[in-house]
Amino acid sequence: MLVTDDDRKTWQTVQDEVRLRISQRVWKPGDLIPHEADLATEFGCARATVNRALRGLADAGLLERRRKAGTRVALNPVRRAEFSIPVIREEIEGRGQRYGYKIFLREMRVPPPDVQARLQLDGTQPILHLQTLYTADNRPYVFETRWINSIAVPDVLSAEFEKLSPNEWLVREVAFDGGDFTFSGIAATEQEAAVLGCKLGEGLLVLDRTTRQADRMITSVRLLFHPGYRMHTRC
Amino acid sequence: MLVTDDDRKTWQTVQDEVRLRISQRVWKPGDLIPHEADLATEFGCARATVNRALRGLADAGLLERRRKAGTRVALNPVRRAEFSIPVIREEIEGRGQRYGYKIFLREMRVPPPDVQARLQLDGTQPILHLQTLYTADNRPYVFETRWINSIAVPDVLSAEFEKLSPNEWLVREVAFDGGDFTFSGIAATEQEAAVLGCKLGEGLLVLDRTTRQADRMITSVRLLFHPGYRMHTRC
DNA sequence: CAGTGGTCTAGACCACCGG
DNA sequence: CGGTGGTCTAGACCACTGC
Repeated sequence: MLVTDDDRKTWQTVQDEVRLRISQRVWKPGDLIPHEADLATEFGCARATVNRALRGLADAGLLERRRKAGTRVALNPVRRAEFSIPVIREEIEGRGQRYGYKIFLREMRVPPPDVQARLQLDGTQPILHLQTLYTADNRPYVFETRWINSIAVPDVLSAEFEKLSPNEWLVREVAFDGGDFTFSGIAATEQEAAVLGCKLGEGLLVLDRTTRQADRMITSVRLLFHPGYRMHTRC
Repeated sequence: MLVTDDDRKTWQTVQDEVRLRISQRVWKPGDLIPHEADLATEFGCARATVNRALRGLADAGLLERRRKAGTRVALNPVRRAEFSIPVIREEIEGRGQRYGYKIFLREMRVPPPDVQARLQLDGTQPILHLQTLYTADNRPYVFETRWINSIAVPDVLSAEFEKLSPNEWLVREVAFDGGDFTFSGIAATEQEAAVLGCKLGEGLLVLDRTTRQADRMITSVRLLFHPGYRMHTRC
């Protein structure tokens, strides 16, 4: 027996063992593995326990399960990386740096076509437009260009954004339930370089984000990170 | 009653209802919500069903659960976005484009310090170094600079990479179980511009990835995407 | 210590879908 | 049709941890 002396039958134990068999290629990609009932017998636990273990692995993309067809080891283990999208203030303070921000622009304006499309607006309605620089230890951290659908969120028009950045105000006041994210890279224009305090043409990471709440498009924002910014994750 | 006429007690039903109450701020961020037992009574189902529903919401970051303390609506709903990391060939063919690749460089070399660190090598060992351009409809798609820990994966030295790109060879032959990802933005150097067929100084999205298998560092790769490439995800 | 979530069980029924 | 996973249940015990 390669099993440890701990014979308790927890779903974690089962999951670890199955994961091991996959990574050691005891069960190879594409292979059909035993039914839940068989595994339950083998591991000496209830089928529900096996189900819990296998469901987790299927969610993680390691297994593919279909009724009647059974459970197979995924051919292309879909590698997933998960980003957490923190509030900018927390991201900066979490690094032990001093957080600050400065609003450069606040106006009502009809947004450009791409933003209109993302916010599902019809092109004649002016909405709130903000440009904000967030700083870490007084150095430019990220430059935010934000459009807020002030038709869906009229309260935002009376927000001062003096103590609370637009970012935090929205997190606090509006319950998001979804969004789109797009990463890209650009070279800094003269204007962007000036704001971020970098050289013309430096490579910058860009994140475009649109958030919605129950089919109402709330805000569309472009974050321009300072040069050298690296967004990291693991899986 | 706002409840639909469908009174079946499935965990999905419960989860949807709870999600609704959160998004409608019936239960506000920071609020303590009823125990599982109470909710089970309210929804007319078993506690296990409620548990399944709430566990899902906790995993998603919407709830915070602690024994004895109970379940609270998360103050800062941690927004997560999930990336799937497809095989490049599948990503290209999935768009209906013709996939191709060309290996520019294949050599054994002692990697630079940053790669050594990521692969946990000691600085004297030459390993496999590859530079590959992947094309979509014959146009440059992504330029890959890859270091493979050929000490951990000696088989790679006999791989031809004629039919199978380094990317796919590794996916097929080595069982990954984790990795690090870092996104950044750079401006194309003259050399990079030449390979990717773009202008000097254009902004590019860069993905650095290091994958491991059970504490063995397998490969470290830098992907330089063509200008205009956008990596998209939603949550 | 006692309340709360975490988990296991044995059995049951059902939905889906491959052969 | 029948095998497989998906889910529910009622009850039980346990592990944490706030009070």
